[in-house]
Amino acid sequence: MTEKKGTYYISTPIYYPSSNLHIGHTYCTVMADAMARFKRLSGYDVMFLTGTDEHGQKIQTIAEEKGVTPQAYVDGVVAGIKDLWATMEISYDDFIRTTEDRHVERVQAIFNKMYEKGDIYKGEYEGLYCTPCESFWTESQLVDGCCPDCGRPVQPAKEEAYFFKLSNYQDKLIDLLENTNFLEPESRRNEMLGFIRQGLEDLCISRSTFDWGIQVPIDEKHVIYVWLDALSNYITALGYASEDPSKFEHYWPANVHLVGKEIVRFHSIIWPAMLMSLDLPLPKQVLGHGWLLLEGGKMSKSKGNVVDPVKLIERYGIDALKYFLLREYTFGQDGIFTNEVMLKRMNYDLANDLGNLVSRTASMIEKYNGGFVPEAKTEDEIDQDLKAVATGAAAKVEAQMDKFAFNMALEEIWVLVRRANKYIDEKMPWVLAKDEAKKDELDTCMHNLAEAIRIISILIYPFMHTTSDKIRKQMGLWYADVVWEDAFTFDMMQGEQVKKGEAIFPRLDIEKELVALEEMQNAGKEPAEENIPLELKAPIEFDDFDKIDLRVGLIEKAEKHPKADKLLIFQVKMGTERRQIVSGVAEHYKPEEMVGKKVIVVANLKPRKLRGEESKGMILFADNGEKLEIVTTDAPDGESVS
RNA sequence: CGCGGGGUAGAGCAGUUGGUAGCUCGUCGGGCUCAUAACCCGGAGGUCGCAGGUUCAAGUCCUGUCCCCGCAACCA
Repeated sequence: MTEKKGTYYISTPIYYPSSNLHIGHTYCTVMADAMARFKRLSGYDVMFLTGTDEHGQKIQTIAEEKGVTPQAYVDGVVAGIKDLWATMEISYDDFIRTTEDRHVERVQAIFNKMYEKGDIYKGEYEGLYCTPCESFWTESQLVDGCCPDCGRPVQPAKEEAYFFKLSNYQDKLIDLLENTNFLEPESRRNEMLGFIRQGLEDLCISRSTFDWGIQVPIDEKHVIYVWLDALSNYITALGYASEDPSKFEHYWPANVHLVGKEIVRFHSIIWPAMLMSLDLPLPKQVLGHGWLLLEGGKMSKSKGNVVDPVKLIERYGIDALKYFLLREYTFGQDGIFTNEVMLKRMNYDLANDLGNLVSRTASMIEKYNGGFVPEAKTEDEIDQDLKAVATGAAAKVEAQMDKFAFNMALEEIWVLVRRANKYIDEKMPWVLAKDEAKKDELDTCMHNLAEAIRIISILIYPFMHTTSDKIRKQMGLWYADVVWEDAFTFDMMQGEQVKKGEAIFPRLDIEKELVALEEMQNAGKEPAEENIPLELKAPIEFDDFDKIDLRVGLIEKAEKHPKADKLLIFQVKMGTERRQIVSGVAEHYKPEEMVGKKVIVVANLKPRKLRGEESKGMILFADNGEKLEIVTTDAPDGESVS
């Protein structure tokens, strides 16, 4: 290894172990791992942190449903997560769990410091409360104005809580985002600036309605609410506020917090404000990456359409999956995940281009030179060009990695892979081999190909280290460590014994694989044809049901709500009566599609104004969690439904 | 309605400070046989959402407009 270039501290978010992780979490972790490996290889003293955020009401509720303690529940899920990272050979240096003593006591110390500074005060949290669920909800979380968990109405309520004076730091935060590249990409920065300028409220940092959390050190009735607890992991893992802060002093401030776009706000507003309160240096950068979407929308656990990374790894190997994730998507932007795109990447880039290059080179060196890498003896323009591309690639990869452009970094490497393939066609070694007089040229050709592949094996190491090892083994390079600087130099090989082995990436039959993946993914979704009880809301009495008056209504007119994107305004005829009903279905239906439909209306629902328009009643829709489907009937309008 | 992002070849995307519109896949044609039916070369295909404006010059800057998509205080 070369001389140390200093420290490099990179983190992933700590994941919430409410269930197993999916390909999206894998994506984020794979990026962090590639960067950590790249920085280590180029001489940095790297600290790569990941972990799990294990507190909160949701975990407590799930554990209660399963009849286990929250700790037992998270222990199980976290073991699975660690297994996944082990399978993927994620090279994290530390894994922090927020339930570990080291984290708990340091978070309490952090709370105390902020309290002593005068940045924490006791106040009242006002929100919308669902009594049966014992939960507070924000306006935006509500579904049809009711509790998103149980569907029952919520009431405004207050509870005693501790607050962090986030508002004190508003100006400093604006300055930070406006005048530095603390947050990237820029689009997220603009979004956050807009958000801050709307005015920051103080942040509620404690709860007393559940107890699965870190106790507030000065008040045993309260537990610390998510963000103060979770964000602190980046420093508690280093031993901040402990008896041994040496790691903290060594690695802090972090170079990069890699986060998903949905938690950019917390990392670019709350986290720096917390650090300002603690008088600590800020991380150099927060990078918000995009999401992997599925055709038709977001991946969601409730929808059952999550892509399970374990299955893909079992079938295609970790390197193929990592390559696909890093090569296909642009950092910071959303991307669409499909099996077909993945399989094509694996086949075209890995099997056809890289795998085949190694394969054809190895077999030629075996055939034409007894399996030994010869020395170069001649040089023409074609050789020079290959050399230039090969020795110039590392610098280009570095430049792209500086921008977290993993896809472009890999593209740069593949420029070399393609150049090498082209080199073979230009040189036509099978022709040279037939002419004794061309032996020197043939040797040069074999040597240069071996060199190009050696350099490729170094360049891909941060992204696909097992493939790098496989290639180096076939090329007779097992004796040498992978050293980044060696990618800048040509003519390092001579006499290595090449031995063609198994195909590094066997070619896939895409049609067959598509079918197989489809079956696999469906199998996960519908476990056979068993009779599995649905998850239902709490049972109700017949009398409760009888209070609801359902009627058939004919939609006579439909239009968009002038002041709301998601709402449609309907004029509905029910027998003798006509009335206006507003529904939040504009994302799913166009007004003209709705006219003439006979629907079922909750007719005795108390009238309510939605964005200024009165709504008398509610139209029933079927809801799969993602899309609403109209429920229609042929019965005459006005008739009651029971 | 508020804030933010985007509309570029059949599909998916790149396009830095304005200067001949690029990449991958697909498609059509050709070459090669070392190799994993892989590899290499060439062609076709775009009035850069629409309408104005600034400029010698606009995908790029300005104005207006249409359409998609995010965010709106716990989804990687």
